[in-house]
Amino acid sequence: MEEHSNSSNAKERAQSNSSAEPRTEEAKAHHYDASKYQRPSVTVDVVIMSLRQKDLQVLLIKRRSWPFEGMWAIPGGFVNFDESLEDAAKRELQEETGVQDVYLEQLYTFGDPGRDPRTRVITVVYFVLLDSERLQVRAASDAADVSWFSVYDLPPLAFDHEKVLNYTLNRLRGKLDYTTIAFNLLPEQFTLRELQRVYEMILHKKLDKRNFRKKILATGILEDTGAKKMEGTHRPARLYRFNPAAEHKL
Amino acid sequence: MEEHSNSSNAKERAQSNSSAEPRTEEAKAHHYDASKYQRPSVTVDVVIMSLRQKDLQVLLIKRRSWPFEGMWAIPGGFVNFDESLEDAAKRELQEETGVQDVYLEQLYTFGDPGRDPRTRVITVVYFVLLDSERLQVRAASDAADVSWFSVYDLPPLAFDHEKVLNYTLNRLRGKLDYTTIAFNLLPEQFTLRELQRVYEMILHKKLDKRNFRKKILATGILEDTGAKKMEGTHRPARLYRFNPAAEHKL
DNA sequence: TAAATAGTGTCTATTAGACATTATCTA
DNA sequence: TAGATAATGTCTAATAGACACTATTTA
Repeated sequence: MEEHSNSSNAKERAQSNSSAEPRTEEAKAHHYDASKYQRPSVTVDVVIMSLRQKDLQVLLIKRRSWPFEGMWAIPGGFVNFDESLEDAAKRELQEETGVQDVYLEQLYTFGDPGRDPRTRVITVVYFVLLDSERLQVRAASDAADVSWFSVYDLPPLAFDHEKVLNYTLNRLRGKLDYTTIAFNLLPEQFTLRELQRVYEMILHKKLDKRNFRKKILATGILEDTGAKKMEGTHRPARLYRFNPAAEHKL
Repeated sequence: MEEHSNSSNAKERAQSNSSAEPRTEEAKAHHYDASKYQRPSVTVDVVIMSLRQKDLQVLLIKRRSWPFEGMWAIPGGFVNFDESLEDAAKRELQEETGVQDVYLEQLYTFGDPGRDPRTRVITVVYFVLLDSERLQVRAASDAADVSWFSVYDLPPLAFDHEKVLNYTLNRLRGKLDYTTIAFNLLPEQFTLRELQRVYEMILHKKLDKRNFRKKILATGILEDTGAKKMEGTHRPARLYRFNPAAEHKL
């Protein structure tokens, strides 16, 4: 389980921050010599997940330089000296997507020496769940080297970001039935079918419609908005809203 | 949620490692001025828990200097430049207790600026579960400023180590019924009553004897050693052993 | 034989899962 | 009225929890 700084922003700073790391294997020897005088760098990576095209997707960045040049990576960057870890994660998120006020959770800290060939890096990984509506607003800003991928159909990833994504998925799955974490992937109002799709995408398996609705409605965490969602040539679906007052019931 | 380095070992290095932090509030101003040239310190703290005197206890260290002088704290220290986080945690454990090969799990990383008045510190917290037998071996080595406390009867703690301990307890509770984490607090062979006590201490409530035994035995994770534990003037109890092959059944 | 803890079973309520039909809307 | 998705209930199996007595050992 490894990874490291990789947004364009982070890469720039990697150059200036550590007295210019040479991009050769000699870098390693250099650092070992100086190890007693050096401190590890601390970075924050942010796994940004959302629902796009009825798919659970993650935002990745294409690396433009060594190491892992040309491969896709989880966005991240250095933590400023006087900035909290969570603030650093929010800053990354803002830089990559422009959104704020989202669900943000610390996932795990990866710190094995040697996982980044440039220097010793300790990375605190956070993950973010974005609802699909906010995302549409920013869809246009996607650059060529930033792209969304289905979590179930990933390109080759830099560092061991594949493990980080698996770890994220497992965390999500584990929390699915005793928290309201899934609601963070939906806009304020949603249909039961949409909620079911979120569960199905995270668990990566089909759920029984009747049992799902029965169980969710029994908890009382949803309240009927009275509104209906009409789309296509069929019966419209009720729109529900999450009722935070009943969060404890899940 | 905060904390920081506090073993005697860590404290010594705190002096030499950060160009001698003055023990006054001026320290803060100094660091802010220099913030763009500085990196956070990275420390590892280790919550060491064990069963002692039929109680769930945690190992704490009395601080000998500012900040929080005289208060009790979770042991910890700096991460060496070429040492993994887990190795740093194991080293701390070894220094404090002399034991090795124990259950070790990363808990959470605390990194808010200002939680340590000396400098910016990012602390990765691990927790360790020790079985009671190993502990007895080392009981004699306890120094005056190292002591065990019941997790349900703690002294005033330095930093916000109280929150860290609560966090640890919650993690333990959460994992209790879908992992075999509790077994790490017991020696290789144990009676069902002893196992029940572990669950009761972690959950901090009484469990029904029949239901508990029924449930545990139904999983098949225990195997009867054939041996019995006789103590006191009453019927001896069967000794069981954890069967790792059946771990998935829990 | 008294004291102390080990060891055991039943009944009930709740929950999880399998499963198929009717309702309502638009084109 | 055809096509499409929404909405709904029953039965069964498994699980969780309440609850009290007998078994075995030593002093």
